[in-house]
Amino acid sequence: MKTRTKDYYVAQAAVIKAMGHPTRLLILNSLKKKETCVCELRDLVGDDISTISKHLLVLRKAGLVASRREGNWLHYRLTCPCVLDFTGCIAGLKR
Amino acid sequence: MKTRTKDYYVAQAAVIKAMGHPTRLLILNSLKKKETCVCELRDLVGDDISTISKHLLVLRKAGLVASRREGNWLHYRLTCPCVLDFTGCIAGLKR
DNA sequence: CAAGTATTTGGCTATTCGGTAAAATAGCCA
DNA sequence: TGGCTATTTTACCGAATAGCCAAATACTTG
Repeated sequence: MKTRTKDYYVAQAAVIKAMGHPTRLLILNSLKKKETCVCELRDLVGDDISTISKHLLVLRKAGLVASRREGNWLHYRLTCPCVLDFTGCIAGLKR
Repeated sequence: MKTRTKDYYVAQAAVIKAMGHPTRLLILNSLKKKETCVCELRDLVGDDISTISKHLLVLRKAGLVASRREGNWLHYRLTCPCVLDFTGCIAGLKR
């Protein structure tokens, strides 16, 4: 594989990989509806808060979410809602 | 997370996860253009053929590709070309 | 500054993943 | 059948990932 091509797919795969986890998909779908703080996400997901925080780090590194501080709370939001558009296509796959 | 909801996201994440690897993205994009045999994919990717075969297994399990035998050759094809439609959105992410 | 709340980070363990080489399988043809 | 080609499967190893707990950090309020 050419270096140029490889770099392109490596970058793209990094984002897709970040989306490829049930908890992170739930988080993304939740953020699609509205900006949400970490503690709300913990209640929604049910995992330890440090686990949630680590998932958010993965999503942040991928550029999928961003945060805004308001006092003690960090409000996360989806940077690019279109990333969830193709889930309909995936749902249609027979497996 | 509710069991029902969880199962849904687990299934969806499985497909996305299968897409989240540079080599597999290259394969999918190649198959988008035309049906291709494993040896052609090996030449394209440059990895060991058993590695390619494993990647194809991952894609098959996810339901993203299917194969058709013609003599010694197995021709792989994309089952649902729309799965690559959202890459444009991802490419637009600032990271 | 001290205490309290929200979130992140570090450290640990168990599990999964990616890659390679060697062996196994599947189909072709003499 | 036996040899040949294409592909998959198995076994193995090192690296990456997910989850939890405990400690650290960021900010607010008294």
